[in-house]
This record gives sequence, C-alpha cells and structure tokens, in this order.
Amino acid sequence: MKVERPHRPGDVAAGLPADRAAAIRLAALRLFAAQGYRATTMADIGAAVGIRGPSLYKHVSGKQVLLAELMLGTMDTLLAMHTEAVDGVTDVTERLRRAVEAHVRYHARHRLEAFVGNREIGSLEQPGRVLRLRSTYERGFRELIERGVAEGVFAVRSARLASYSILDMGMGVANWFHDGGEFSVDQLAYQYGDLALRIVGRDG
Amino acid sequence: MKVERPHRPGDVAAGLPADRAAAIRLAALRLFAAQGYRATTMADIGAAVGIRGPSLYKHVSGKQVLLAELMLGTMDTLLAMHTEAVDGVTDVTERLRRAVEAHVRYHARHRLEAFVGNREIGSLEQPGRVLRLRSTYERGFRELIERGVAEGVFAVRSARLASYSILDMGMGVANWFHDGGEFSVDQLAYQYGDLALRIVGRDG
DNA sequence: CCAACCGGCTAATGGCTATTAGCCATGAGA
DNA sequence: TCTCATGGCTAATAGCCATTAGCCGGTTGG
Repeated sequence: MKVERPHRPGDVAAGLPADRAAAIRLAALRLFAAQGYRATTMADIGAAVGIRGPSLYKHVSGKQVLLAELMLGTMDTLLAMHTEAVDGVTDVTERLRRAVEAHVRYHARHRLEAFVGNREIGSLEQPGRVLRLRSTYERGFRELIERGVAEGVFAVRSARLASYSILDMGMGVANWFHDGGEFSVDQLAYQYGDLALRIVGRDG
Repeated sequence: MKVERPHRPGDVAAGLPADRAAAIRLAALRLFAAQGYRATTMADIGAAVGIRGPSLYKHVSGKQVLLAELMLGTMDTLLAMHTEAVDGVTDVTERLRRAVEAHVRYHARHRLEAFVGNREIGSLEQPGRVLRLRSTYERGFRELIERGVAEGVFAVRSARLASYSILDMGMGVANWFHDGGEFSVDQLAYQYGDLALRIVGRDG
C-alpha cells in the first residue's frame, strides 16, 4: 500500500522526515505545540502521519517517551548552540552578545520545541534531567553577567534579575516569531543582543 | 458535620475565602497552576476544599467556566492596574516606568493567575475575549514606546521588539517570584522599571 | 412544628484514552 | 517458492473523567 520512496539527503533540509519514526516525532511536536501534550491523542498523531493510533507503537514506544525525548533533545541543542557560540570568546561583552544571539536564534528557529519545552515541563514524569540542564544554562548567563560587573564593564543592581530578564525576553521570541515576518532570524538575534547589552548597562 | 464559621472581614486579607464558591475558585487556581487544567480533575478541586467532585456543582457551573472566569478576571485586574498606574501621567518616561511597575507588580502579586493565564489560553473553549484584552494591553505598551521615540526621548530600532521584550521579561517574574525572597515586590517593580528604561534607551 | 431549601453524598451515564493482543497483506531474501 | 520480518489494521483491556440524577440529613424561616 505504502510506497516507501527512498530517502534522499535533501529531504531533511526540506523539512521532510527521513523515516516514519522521524515523521511521528515531528507530528507529535506540532500537535503538542498546537494543542498541548494532554490534549493530543495518539490517534491525532497517527492521523497526522496517515496511520491509526495503535500503529504508532510499531515505531515509537509511547507518548510519554515522545515528550521526554523531545524535551531532552531541545535542551541538548540549546546547550550545544550556546557552547559553540561562546567557545573561545573571552571578552565579556562579546561573550554576552554571542550567548544572547544564540539564545534568540534558537528560540526563533526552534520555536515549537522551545514552546513545548517551556509549557510541558509539568507533563514530564521525570523532569529532573531537563530541569538540571536548564539550571546549568541559566547559571551560565548569571555568572557571565557577574563577571562583567566584577570587571567593571557591566553595571546592574542584580545580576540575577538581569539574567532572568535577558533569558525571558529571548524565550518570548518563540511566542510570536514566524518566518517571513518583519525581521529575519539574524536581524532579530542582533537586535536582541543590543537590548541585552543595554540591560547590563553596556551599550557601546 | 461542617461547622460554618461566620466570615469575618479579615479573612480575605489572610487568604481565607469568604465562601465556598470563592474557596473552590482559589483551589482551582492553585491546582491549574500546579498541574495544568487538563490534568486537574473536579475530584482534585473538591478534595482541596474538603468535598467530593460532584458536590462542586452546587457552587460552580463547571470546570471550563472556572477557567474562563479565572482568565477574564486576570485580564481585568491587569488592565485595571495598568490604567490606574498611568492615569493622568503625561510624561512619556514616567508613564512607561509606571506601566512597567504595574506590570511587574501584577506578575509578582498574582503569579498563579498570570502563570495559568499564559499557559492555558489553549485550554479555553472561547479564547476570543481574553485574546482581545491581551492585544489591547500589548498595544498600549507599543504605542507608548512609539510616542517616546517620536518625541526623541527613547531610542529603539523597533518599538515592537522593545515592547515585546519589556512585556516578556515582566511576565517571567511569575515563573520564579516568591514572597520572602531576595526582593520585595516594590523593589522588583522599581528595578524592572529601570531595566525597561534602559531597553528603550532612556536610563536617566 | 414543619416545609423547603441547602449542600453534602453515592451511583450512574456517556465518552474518551493509552496501550496491548492478535490478525493479516506485502515484499524481500534464501 | 517458501519464510518471515515489517508495519499496517481492528478489537479488547483497563482504566479515567465531567457531568447528571437522585437521595438524604440538617437548618431555618414561617
């Protein structure tokens, strides 16, 4: 019945999943984002890839695992982008700019993942690992701002408040960004970098 | 069985609800915040006020109505605080400061309402009214920033980005604030006011 | 004193859901 | 050609849940 077209390298870049399991994960992501985890049924996910609910179990092991893998992958990608952006940069201003740009880029490019990741932590049966990764990520920003203050380059009353502000405004991007809007991802990242430097009192 | 202690004026201020219906709404708010709307059962809400699920229907008309009233009340309060804060203030800098302070005060004082309001819009069967109120609220900030730019007092590349940033960082307060922490509500409001003025390029 | 209401309760009702069991067609490899 | 893994399917399992129906003890206004 199904004509299993062989997978070509370009497909992933074009948004077409390589195999059925990947298609299922993508459909789950979209549905979790649009309706929420609990409101999404296995039948919904199945319908989105053209099969019935129970048939999903031939490819993935369950709904909760789908969510858990999604959220772990999200945090891994975010942390990887952060590390790569900041790697080898020692100047604290430049380092903050790059960290914020990576943060915003992530939330614009992976808006559904970010959206689900932020809303559905409570739906995770074992949120510990995800929460730990998130703490690590947040701490990186706070410590960077503290360093900038210690070096006399930044001026903030509270590094904690400044880091929360910067992180929260970047996460907000996932709520409204869409391709083809007023700004490209790069423009957005740059402008949020500016705003972040203003927040820490260093807008040179 | 139940000893209906007469209600005294101080009770509301102490967090004790005036009547059973109010107690139910408060329990629902807490549970919706902690577990999510869909994960919260009528039995849960009943247990939180010491009765069984079906008995709730003697006081409220249903789960969905509980959520809808909650979210409408949330937006009404937020808009009322905003209006009261900026009423009669014409100077654009001062007006922005007061608007931001009201915004942050709301998200610190009513963190559960804000939390639920932001997460459960998708659970509302008729979100139109809430979304309209939210748009109105956002527009107020954007137009205020545009005015500041037009007057040459603020300097931002995009009033839209600046307003989103300010709103998002204020909303983030609802995610971590708790009484007895490092900052009081007033301190928080003031500091976020400063950060907002920095964002719009006016940190006088 | 008593009738009616209030506000509990338990027992349906009607529906939905994740997951498992077991069946079957297809197609590929031996 | 035969076998068997693959990946569909439907039916069954084992719940859970919002809401309604109907019962009943206590309180209270007349």
